[in-house]
Amino acid sequence: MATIRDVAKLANVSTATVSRVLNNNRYVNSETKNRVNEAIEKLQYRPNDVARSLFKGNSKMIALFVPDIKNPFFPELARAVEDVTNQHNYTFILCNTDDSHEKEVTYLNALTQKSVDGFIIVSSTITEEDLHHITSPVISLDRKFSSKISSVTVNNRKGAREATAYLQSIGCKKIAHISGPQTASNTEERLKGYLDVIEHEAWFHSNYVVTGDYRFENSYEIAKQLLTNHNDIDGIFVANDLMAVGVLKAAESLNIKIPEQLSVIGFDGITIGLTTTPSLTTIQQPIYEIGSRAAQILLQLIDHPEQKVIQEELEVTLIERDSTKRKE
Amino acid sequence: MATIRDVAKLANVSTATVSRVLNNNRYVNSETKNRVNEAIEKLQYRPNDVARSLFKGNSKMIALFVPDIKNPFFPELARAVEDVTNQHNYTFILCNTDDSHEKEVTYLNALTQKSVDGFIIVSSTITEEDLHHITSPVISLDRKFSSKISSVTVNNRKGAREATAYLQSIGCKKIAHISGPQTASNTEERLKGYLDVIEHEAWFHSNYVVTGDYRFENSYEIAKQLLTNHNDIDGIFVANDLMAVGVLKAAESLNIKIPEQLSVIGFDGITIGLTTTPSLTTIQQPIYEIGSRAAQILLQLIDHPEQKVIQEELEVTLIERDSTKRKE
DNA sequence: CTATTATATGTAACCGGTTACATAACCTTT
DNA sequence: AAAGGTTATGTAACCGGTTACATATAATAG
Repeated sequence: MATIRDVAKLANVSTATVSRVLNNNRYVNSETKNRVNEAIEKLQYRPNDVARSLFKGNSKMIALFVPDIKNPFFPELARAVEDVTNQHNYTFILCNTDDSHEKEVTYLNALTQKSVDGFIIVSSTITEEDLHHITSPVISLDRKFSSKISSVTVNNRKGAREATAYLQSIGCKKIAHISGPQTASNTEERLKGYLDVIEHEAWFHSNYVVTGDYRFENSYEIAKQLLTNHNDIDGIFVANDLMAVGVLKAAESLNIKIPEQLSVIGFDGITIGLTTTPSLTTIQQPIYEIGSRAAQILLQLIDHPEQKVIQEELEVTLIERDSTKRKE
Repeated sequence: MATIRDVAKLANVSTATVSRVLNNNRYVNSETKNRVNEAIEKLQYRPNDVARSLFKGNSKMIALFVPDIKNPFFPELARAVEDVTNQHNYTFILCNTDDSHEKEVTYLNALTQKSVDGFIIVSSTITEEDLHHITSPVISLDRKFSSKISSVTVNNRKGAREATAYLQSIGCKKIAHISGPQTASNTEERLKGYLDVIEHEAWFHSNYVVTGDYRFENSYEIAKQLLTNHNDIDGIFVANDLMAVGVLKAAESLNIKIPEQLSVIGFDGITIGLTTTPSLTTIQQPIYEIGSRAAQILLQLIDHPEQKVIQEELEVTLIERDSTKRKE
């Protein structure tokens, strides 16, 4: 690989001048510039980003932490982040944390050693403490770690209230909730939203809430049990779409007709909800927008670290499909 | 951030000695070692990987190119690659190429400037030529670029033959094929496999083959047309699961009963096939294994660049589910 | 008892860029 | 004509590690 010194020698200038041509920042005579560019062309020279990083102290890389890219919610998020960061000539690093605090901390340290310029984090376990020694900006998604960390969130509680109220509005009498894992950041908010609506009902009992793990397989089993134990349930608000699909399949296996006997509503608005039979009613998050806003804000923070904390909250939307039935 | 010089000063040794302690490679007196470690601890010192990279000429990073992470086939692949690379203390970079040659080349160059140590590439458009100036090892998935590039593939043609023959074996008389986009690497092989079985049938006509784009939405439209134009079709081999799901939905909308009137088989074996109603019969690829083998081989090539090309072919498996019906 | 080898550590060059500082020629301005 | 500004370029320090080479002592071999 040709270095800047090779170029300098060939063009008969100093490395400083080559650097100036490359970065197009200081005075360079246009004739000299041509000579340098020719040399660059001839040698097929490409500057070494590592050397540049070392001097500059940055790397033009940003990282995204997600629990697990196999949950279809996250690829879309990742895509948004990648698209925005690419537009700004940043390289994108994806990290699956499996919701493990240890993995998160390991990644945080390893990437800091690589001078990564910023972090976008979907996590439930990271605390302000963990970020204390991290000098590059951090933005959290789905949850606010602290008032000092910027974030992009949706109003999970409001969405959950809307979902539950919708089930009531179409005539459901006994509405159950399958929640996310305790470890997940938004589980609590969605549960609260559900309880806001249902808590004061005479029939309500904590048996109507069961804890899932945001995955399909587990939800299938849980829902089967739930529906077997309580055959009066006629509506379920499920904390995410993936689990809601599990519920659809569970009902199918128990010969419970959806939406005639049971209405199901999910949360997220991922594509899979369109592919099931019946298709899935859900609370849709603006996933791509969440990711791209987060990336934009992060890049802003990288350029202006002095800037104050930005916390944005985006809106969710109810999407009616075939897994819920409106009362005539 | 503390540097190696700060540590050296505090421990009263030279930076060379600190470096030796860090890398645990040359002779260091155990007492000195303790002193250095104490200094490291006290200063919360973390070596700067960028500086190390610059000297060593490597970065401990590997990149994976996929067409689009939103296709659920790729998250699992990505996961496998990340898991393996993490075990070996490499950082994982994910790149969505959108099957665009320009994006691929841009990524290839940008990452080479960052001294990325190796590439795992799922691509149809990259040629030996494009890789000519790339000095770090490359491994291709799903397709062999050339006999000089290592690869991990499955036997697409054999799998497609199996799928088509299976439809015949359960009694389908008129079997159509929805292929992938011309731009995709495996489209051709899967089409060939289909033709191997069907080509000599008296009824066969090129109308029975239509081209999709590996995505759900488009396939839904295509399938509706296909099924409307040819109401004699009783079996479809679809080139991937995502499109096969589109076919299921299209049939549903046309009131065609699956599997009674129409049998559908996909290719890939992604989870979504379990969530549809009916669940999807498919040719399953060992996705995680493909990814982890590719990563392992790549790491091997990084450590031993002199090693000869490795080309592995893995097996696919027919998974019978509810979208195909065995004749009584 | 000398020669050789293993252990231990420091000095300084090196990786490949960037930029502060120095220098010089030329152009304006008063 | 002197002073100040603009344009143009080079020298060398710097970013923070690694390691070849030099040096010195202790241990072992012949």
